[in-house]
Amino acid sequence: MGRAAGPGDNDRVTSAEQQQPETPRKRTGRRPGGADTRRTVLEAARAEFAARGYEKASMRAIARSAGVDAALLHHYFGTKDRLFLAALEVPIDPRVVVGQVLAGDRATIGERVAAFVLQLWEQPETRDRMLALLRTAATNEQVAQLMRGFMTTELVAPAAVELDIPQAELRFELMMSQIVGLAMARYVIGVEPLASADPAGLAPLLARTVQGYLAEG
Amino acid sequence: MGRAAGPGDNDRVTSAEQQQPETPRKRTGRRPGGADTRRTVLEAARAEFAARGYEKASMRAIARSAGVDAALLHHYFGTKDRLFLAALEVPIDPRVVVGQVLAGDRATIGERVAAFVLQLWEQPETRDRMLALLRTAATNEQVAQLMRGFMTTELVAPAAVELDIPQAELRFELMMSQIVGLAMARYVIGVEPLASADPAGLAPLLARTVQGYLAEG
DNA sequence: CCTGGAATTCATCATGCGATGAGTTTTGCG
DNA sequence: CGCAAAACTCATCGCATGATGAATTCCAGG
Repeated sequence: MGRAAGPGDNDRVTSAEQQQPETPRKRTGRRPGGADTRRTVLEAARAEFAARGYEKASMRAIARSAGVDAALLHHYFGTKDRLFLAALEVPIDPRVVVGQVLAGDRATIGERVAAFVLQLWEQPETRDRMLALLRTAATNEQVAQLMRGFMTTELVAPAAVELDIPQAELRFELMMSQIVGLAMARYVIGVEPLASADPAGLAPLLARTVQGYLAEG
Repeated sequence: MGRAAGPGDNDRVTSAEQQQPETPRKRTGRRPGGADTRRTVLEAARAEFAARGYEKASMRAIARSAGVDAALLHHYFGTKDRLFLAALEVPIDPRVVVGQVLAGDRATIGERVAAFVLQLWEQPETRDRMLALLRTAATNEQVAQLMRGFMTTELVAPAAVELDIPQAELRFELMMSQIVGLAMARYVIGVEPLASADPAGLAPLLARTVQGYLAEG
């Protein structure tokens, strides 16, 4: 099962190769011009982690994709772990969002949640972060635990406060499991026609399922 | 993110260590007594692949767990790929099962599918095979492709024939995505209370969702 | 009983990985 | 201007992995 045509086999070459063979070009030392290398590295890392998961995304590959030596990643981030965490760092506070989306007419809660989630997964940065998490959690207990903790304290707990239904935690988690499964089927496994389906077409079907879990006892 | 306390960190020691330091014990060569070593190896492999996924399950670890030298696995199966496939080989014909479960009263199709699926995942051998596939497909495009093909030709296509609803493929795949997501949340991420929930308690909630996808236009 | 083949292990190779430390070049502060 | 710190690369280490080939031991057919 060697690498043959993996996901993310896009030969990403970001910022390298703007050097003519004219000047002999010293290779080592600080670069002129304050390029935001750190940001470039983080973007390359995010893409690589999303496409291959933590273990298969090598420091060397990330470095190459960022047009940089691998040792530089260690210079900036120390270890691969810390680069991973830095690449996945998410700016928003999920508790707030959960509150906003769940609050409101209970008869249309399915529509609102479905629309919000589908739109989230359409944004490339968010999608990459979530794909990296999902792909990694599948075989890395440490990251699975991270995800479990995040879900429980940042999503389930606030949601259970907002919802006033029996088995709120279980039902909300079943709803989340549908989201996770949709992501797996659509983006990881890529089964058709689901993988290419228009989000707008998915929305009502997903909405009905969410509605079943979060309302209508 | 080194190995710290991964899933499947059970220190499996299957058949090794029944040798006293009494006799000097020659270590090489064929063993006396026709033990079914091949079967032992396959079981160890299945457990390891299920717990860690293809790439993290090392030949050496599988061999150790089977109480055998790693070279023996190559003797029997050639490559790691082929051992993986041999360990996952499934005896039943899914097309038949799909037909049986889907046929019948359309008003209770959700119950039947939910019951069948939940029972499938309760059987350890089936669960191990599916977990190995799922964990591996997350980061291995080759296996993802295998799974995609299997789903399409063995599950979706037969199901679409049986069901006479619009968007049959899409709806059936959404149903499957709920199954996959449930497995991820329950067995891989292990979020509570879902992970420890009684299958009997899950059944009606899952049934309702399935019913929504496969019936009730 | 003898012999060929199957079962099993040992020693070893090449490869890719994360990490480290030393060296070089540029920036920016005083 | 001078110089310390930051940015950046090179060479290299140690480790784990999948794979291979030779060597050893046992079983079964003649």
